[in-house]
Amino acid sequence: MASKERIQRLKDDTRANILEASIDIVKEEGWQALSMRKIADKIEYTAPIIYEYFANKEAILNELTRLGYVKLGRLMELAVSEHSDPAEQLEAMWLAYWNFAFAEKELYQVMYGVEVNCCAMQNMCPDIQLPMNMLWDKIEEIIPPEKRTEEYVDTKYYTFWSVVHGLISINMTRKLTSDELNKQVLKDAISGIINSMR
Amino acid sequence: MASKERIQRLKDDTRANILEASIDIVKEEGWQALSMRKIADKIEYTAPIIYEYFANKEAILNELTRLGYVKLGRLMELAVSEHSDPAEQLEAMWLAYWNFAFAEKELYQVMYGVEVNCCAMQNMCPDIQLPMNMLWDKIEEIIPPEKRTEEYVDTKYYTFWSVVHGLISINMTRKLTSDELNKQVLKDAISGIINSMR
DNA sequence: TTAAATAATCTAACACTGTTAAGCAAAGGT
DNA sequence: ACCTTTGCTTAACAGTGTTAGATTATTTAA
Repeated sequence: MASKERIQRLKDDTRANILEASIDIVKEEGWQALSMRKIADKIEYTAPIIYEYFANKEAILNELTRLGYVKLGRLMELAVSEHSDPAEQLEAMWLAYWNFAFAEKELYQVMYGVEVNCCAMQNMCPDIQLPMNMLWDKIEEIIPPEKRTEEYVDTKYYTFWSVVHGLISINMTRKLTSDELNKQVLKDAISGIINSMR
Repeated sequence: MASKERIQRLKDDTRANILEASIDIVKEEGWQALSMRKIADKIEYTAPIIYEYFANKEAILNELTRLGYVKLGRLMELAVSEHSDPAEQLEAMWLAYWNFAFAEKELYQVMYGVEVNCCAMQNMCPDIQLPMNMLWDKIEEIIPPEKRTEEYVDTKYYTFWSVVHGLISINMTRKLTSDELNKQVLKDAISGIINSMR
């Protein structure tokens, strides 16, 4: 009767193997290369048995995001435990978040819907650079001459862009907050950075 | 001989129709529903003729992002023209950026690789909420009691999250800046927000 | 030990996807 | 009238997620 448990253990193994094979494929070839048949190949089965463990492909992605959050949670708990001052703890938590994003790049991508393939033209097209240059130039203009180094302008430019784009993409992937709160965060951040510049 | 021009005009029309049909489909059914055959249906042709106008599907997306940047650039120029003070101009530009992102949601998504379908489970799973709650609670702890309203904590929480996530996703989609600059922006922003809290 | 029942796995197929090659039919030029 | 070019379609290939049916293996019962 203990064979029941052994079989269950084997099933758990296969389930874990499916998830492991998935991130392996993604790490090797990217998210758009992840297919059920490729997963099946890697775990030495055929595609349909995956459906005995996951309802569909999306369920695999959902489980991977869940595991990502578990991992992130552990890292943040670790970060907290290494400090005693709350402000230092908070900073350590955000640094842990940052480090997690790049250490587990693929997990972060599926957790927050960050596409990588997008916009491969990058720098060749001037149309793309124009709006960003406009912002950069205006920031440079505002910064008083004595502080106006390229690095300083860069820092402010990326801070601006990050907070605005971050707020936008958080709102697009999961809308959990109110419009008023959004506008307030936005305006606060913008005027805060502008004030910090001069 | 003027028929050459008429034919060219028709071709330009079809090219524009392909792009228009594409965003129409995306607006109706989302990015993952956009297929060559659906575009062809909408412009009342069959799929292969699309390849007479665009090398492949990605080329369509690239052209749409280019058009997005053109539109964004125009809106930002308009925003600038409505103010004279540089700081007000900059704020208006970011607000234009913000408004563009939601007015042309689909364009913004393809421009910056923001997936929407991601992580549909949202709030049901506690594993997902844990790390975010940890951050929220720690922020609440740092804020002095007299300021500690839920709305205030929310604002600070979203500001933090936005700048960190924004910086991360900008780095993932296009890595154009140095690691040192990133770390500096990150640390500056974190300590800046922490200082602003108390 | 053999027979029946159940579980595990695969093959085949469907309806899609992006993309290409071949063919047809109409228009243009000579 | 013929030939060439253009516009467009049909058919196909290789791939995708997913499901149903058949097949094999394993466990259970007699």
